[in-house]
Amino acid sequence: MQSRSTIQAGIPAAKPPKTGAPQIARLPKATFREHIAERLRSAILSGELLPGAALVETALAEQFQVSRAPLREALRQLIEQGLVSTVPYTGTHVVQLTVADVHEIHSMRITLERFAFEQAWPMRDARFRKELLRRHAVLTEAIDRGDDAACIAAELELHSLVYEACGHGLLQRTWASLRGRLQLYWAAHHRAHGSRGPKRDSHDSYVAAALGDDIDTMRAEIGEHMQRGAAQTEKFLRARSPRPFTTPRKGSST
Amino acid sequence: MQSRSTIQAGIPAAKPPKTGAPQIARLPKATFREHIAERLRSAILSGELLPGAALVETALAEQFQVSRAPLREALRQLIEQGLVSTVPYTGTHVVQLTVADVHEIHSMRITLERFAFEQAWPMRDARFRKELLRRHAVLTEAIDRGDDAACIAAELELHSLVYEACGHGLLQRTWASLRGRLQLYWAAHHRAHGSRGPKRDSHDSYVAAALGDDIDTMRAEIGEHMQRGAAQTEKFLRARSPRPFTTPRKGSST
DNA sequence: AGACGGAGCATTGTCGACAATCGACGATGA
DNA sequence: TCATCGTCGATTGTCGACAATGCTCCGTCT
Repeated sequence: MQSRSTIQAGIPAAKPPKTGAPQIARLPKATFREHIAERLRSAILSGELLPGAALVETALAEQFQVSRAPLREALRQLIEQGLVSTVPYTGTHVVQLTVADVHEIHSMRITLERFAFEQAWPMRDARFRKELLRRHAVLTEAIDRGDDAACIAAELELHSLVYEACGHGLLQRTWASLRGRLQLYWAAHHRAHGSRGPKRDSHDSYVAAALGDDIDTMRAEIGEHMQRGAAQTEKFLRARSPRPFTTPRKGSST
Repeated sequence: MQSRSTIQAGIPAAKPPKTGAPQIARLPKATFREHIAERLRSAILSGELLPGAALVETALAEQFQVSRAPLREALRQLIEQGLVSTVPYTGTHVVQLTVADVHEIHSMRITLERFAFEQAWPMRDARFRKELLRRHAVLTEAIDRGDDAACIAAELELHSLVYEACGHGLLQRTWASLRGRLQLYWAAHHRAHGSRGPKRDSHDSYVAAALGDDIDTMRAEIGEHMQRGAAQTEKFLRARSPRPFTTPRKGSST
């Protein structure tokens, strides 16, 4: 390829300043597109790229040391996932969730997680219970440490377990998409509001119900659990303009 | 642009042989990518491109009279929507749903449609009722006519109404994705099995419940309605190999 | 005969350049 | 002063060519 070796060597150091790198230095993916999509995605979800931030193809291409072709495909991927929005010939930005979006995310979450528990209910084995407790411990530890970013990640991990356990690929895909938007919102909320702070024991009843025998209790717990989260979201959003963060956007094509 | 006028003139006649053209000759979208994605999508869903069919970029590019760049972006869009799968440096194919996929689609459908009705329940106005009856009439008419393709389209339209009515954008997006796969399966099923035939009165109780006052009846009806469909799917699939249609696929990215 | 290896081909991945479009800014006129 | 229009810069859309990879098929060796 034209200058492949140079490029490949350049990638790992492309954005060194503030990448919360995944511990192991994974080899670059087979294609630039995959690699870039992953990097961009994590940059957006971590808040390195703020909601509303402009994503200029030429700038990003230079940053990643690739041409615009694979970069555009990576962007298309993120657009389809709902993390980025673009309007032809004009510009590409990180999405800004509206209040309505956040409400939709919440209600959808309740529905999906109940469904996930129904599917997973008979499949909860020793491994499931152990892993649930482990992730809960990780979350608790992050809360004690006061590490908000870790809290968000840990809470998402905890809730993700059911989806992994239920063995429902389509549901897992759907959750992955929802999870992305949720993470986007939590990060923004945290930035604007300070500690989004789940209380230290806010997941105790959730875990207890998940380990219990009554699925109706679990269903109820999911509703209440989300409601607790939604309540403080609500309070926070009411105090602000209809558009939650930074500047408004005009129109978006998917 | 290089040869734009030639290209634009070429598009409308690009694939004349068997396109079930949308009645009105819409102007080409602003970008080739959009236009191509739409065309490809409808070609896949209509069965013009069969599950497992190879999608060769150069061939498609020539067919659409465009370069590979916009074509690849359109493909990326379809890949992200789960209609197409690709493996780097090797090939791109229309997805082939497995039995497990079909089961997942069914269970997800029940969950989503119940949720949609819960959201839409208080919002069912005169317009909703009228439109519901209209779409039901369209379906019934298609059944009487024995037009199987129209049946599939009409049934999807009928079920889509709740999603449109509930005003839940995220849910509607999710349904759109699910609907695509469902349509893919129905078309394949119909091709392989002959008439997938919904009985003429199979939606009577569905419509009645949707117009009624008791949402629990509706919830039950959704379960039963889908079960009726799933039962005949099951019977059909049991008689075949674990892989439902044509040839198996190796591995899929995304 | 069967297994192994290499060459060729088909296909996708990437690049750099050019064209089309949009939005903002400033000039011009009333 | 204000409204209108044209120009210009910034950004995305598209193109054609070339590189890299994976698969297949054929020849060769055992």
